[in-house]
Amino acid sequence: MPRPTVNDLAKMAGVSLATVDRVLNARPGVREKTVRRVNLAIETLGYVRDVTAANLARQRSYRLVFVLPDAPVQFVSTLREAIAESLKSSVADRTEAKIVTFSNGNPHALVKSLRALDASDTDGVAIFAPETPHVRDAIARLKADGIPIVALVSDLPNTGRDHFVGIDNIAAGRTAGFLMGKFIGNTSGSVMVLVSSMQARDNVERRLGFDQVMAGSFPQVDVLPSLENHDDEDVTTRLITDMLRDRPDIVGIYAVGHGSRALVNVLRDHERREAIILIGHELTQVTRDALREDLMDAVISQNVGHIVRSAFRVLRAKSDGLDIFSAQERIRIEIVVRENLI
Amino acid sequence: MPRPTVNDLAKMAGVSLATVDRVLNARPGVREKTVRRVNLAIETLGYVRDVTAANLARQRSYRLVFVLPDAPVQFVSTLREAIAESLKSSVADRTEAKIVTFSNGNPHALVKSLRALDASDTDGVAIFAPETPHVRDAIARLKADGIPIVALVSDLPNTGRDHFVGIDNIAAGRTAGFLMGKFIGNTSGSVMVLVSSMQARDNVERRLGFDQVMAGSFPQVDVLPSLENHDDEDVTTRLITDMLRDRPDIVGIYAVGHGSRALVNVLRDHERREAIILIGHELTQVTRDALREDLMDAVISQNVGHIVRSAFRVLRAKSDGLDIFSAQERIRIEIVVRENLI
DNA sequence: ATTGACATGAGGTACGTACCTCAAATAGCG
DNA sequence: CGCTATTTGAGGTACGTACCTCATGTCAAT
Repeated sequence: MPRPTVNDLAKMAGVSLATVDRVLNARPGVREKTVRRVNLAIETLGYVRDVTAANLARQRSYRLVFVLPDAPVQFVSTLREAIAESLKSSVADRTEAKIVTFSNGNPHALVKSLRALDASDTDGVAIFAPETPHVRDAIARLKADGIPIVALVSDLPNTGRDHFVGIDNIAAGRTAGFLMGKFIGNTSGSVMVLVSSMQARDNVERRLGFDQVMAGSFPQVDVLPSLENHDDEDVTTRLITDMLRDRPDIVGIYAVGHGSRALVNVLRDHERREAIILIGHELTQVTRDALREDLMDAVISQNVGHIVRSAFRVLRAKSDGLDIFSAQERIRIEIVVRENLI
Repeated sequence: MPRPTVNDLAKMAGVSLATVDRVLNARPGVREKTVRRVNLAIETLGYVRDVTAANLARQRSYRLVFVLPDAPVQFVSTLREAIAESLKSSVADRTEAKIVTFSNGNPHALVKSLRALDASDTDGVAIFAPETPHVRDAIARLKADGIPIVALVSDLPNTGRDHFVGIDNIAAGRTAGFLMGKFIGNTSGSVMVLVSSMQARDNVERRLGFDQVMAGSFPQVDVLPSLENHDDEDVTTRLITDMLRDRPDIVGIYAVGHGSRALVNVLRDHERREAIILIGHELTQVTRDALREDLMDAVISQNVGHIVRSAFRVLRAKSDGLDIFSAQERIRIEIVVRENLI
């Protein structure tokens, strides 16, 4: 019992192949009654369109665009590599993608990049950007053009984006809080929180989740106000150095942003390194090394490979007007410690 | 510049389509010199075979078999569901799979099931079974028949299996040990270890990893000898109840096996539940609930969806005589706590 | 009953590859 | 040189679907 084909449908519904084709591809010119007959045949035979044959016939290809910041943190380059990697194995999927980079500090550059995109040569856009009014407008224009959009890593909920690919950042912050509390144990003291920017929605959400858990489950620990570093290593170095000097009661540091290099470097040479629990985000060479050295205690991470593959699947589906299996597209919050480092 | 096709190759190499086809499919009757010409064209044009078109033409389908125990633990049924789920979305991949179940206690049943498989109607086999001499022989016969084999979840290293799909269980045990030590903190006491069977290689490896880390990094904690429960809930209940009664110094329990139901049930009603760190394996309804109730502190898990999809990919590749990207097939050791429960 | 709008059928070509047959060209051999 | 064995070319069909054209069928309003 091989898979039923369009010919089986035609036979069963008592119509011609052309009519089946019209129904399957929602082309006009078929009576409602006939449509029902064909749909009945589809259901009873359990017909599923052979997507590969369909794409072959249709000469369909998906032209996707990834819009990424040029932030000097390893996470972004890891994301770039994952896109390149995914692209390699996706020649078979008739998918091509290009990466557009925008300068992190310059919102106009981003908007200009987005304006350059056109429905005639792009089938979908994935964006990793902060949620500013400029971005909102540019995305609204793309949507008006009928281009599917997914937000990547950091959500853009008020822009009309079709989907968000990334972790639940509140839960990620809660997870960081849970581990921080458990690792600190019944010692009391203060925890420092370092964010990259209060503009970045993912950072804000993580901080929120972190505070929820710390206040709820570990009240003996005092969580200090956020220090903003704008992904600048010099700023980070100064902030951390000052804080560690002035506050001997620090027992933990939570690095909310995507970069941890400067932080790790300062801590490596600090006398109290053993006594301070360090938890950060994103698995990169920096955090990997820090875990191995026992300098970091845990890293909360999102698998960039999964993110990129999910973005591809979602954009292809949206571009075909298909639904997605949301359950399958959920990105897990990964906890990485010294021992489960791959 | 669309993808080059076989016709472009023929044109470039100055040969006919038939010759290109002979070279691509390694058919005989082509001079060495001509083969080189075609291969040169392949490289310079960057030709990649359109696998979907090829499969369409070839009418290729993959008939896979999953061999699973009937152990009464939720993990196995989760695995079953994941296979069914994967199968749904894999109609497009021309892949069909059936599940063969063998009775856990009866090695002959397993061997009989394996004997029934034949190269004429199966293109690959995935096996989740303990490593016994019977199993070894049966697998050797399948291999001799030319059927690709992957071991699932628990490795079968001395059977000639083509690949192992699952986590590094030593690292998984080490991860459990790391968390156990960190969560216990500087309290001293004893940790109970519950395994399902010393025959199951994954259990043995996890125990090994656990001991490595406990001895190396947390020497103040005393790790007790393994208690075997053979996946029997009554046995588990008795073992735990007795141990908790006799040893008030227990500060942690590590459940090595795939099932945790009985253990969780005993602990739920125990007076010292707050004081005992409980770490187990595999995310199921039982362990999910236990995490939510703060009864379990962490679960080390392997994503069954990933495992099944990886098994599919590997078997398809092996069946086509292709290589696999081992890096892409690595299954991560997931740490799940209350807060990153999906 | 005629007209026109719409519904359907029949048949074709195409996508990129696999695989087949048969004839023709070429190479290697004595 | 001729002979045979091997290599190559030409052309076909097939896979399952998309999409096109043109002819014919049906139906309701006039």
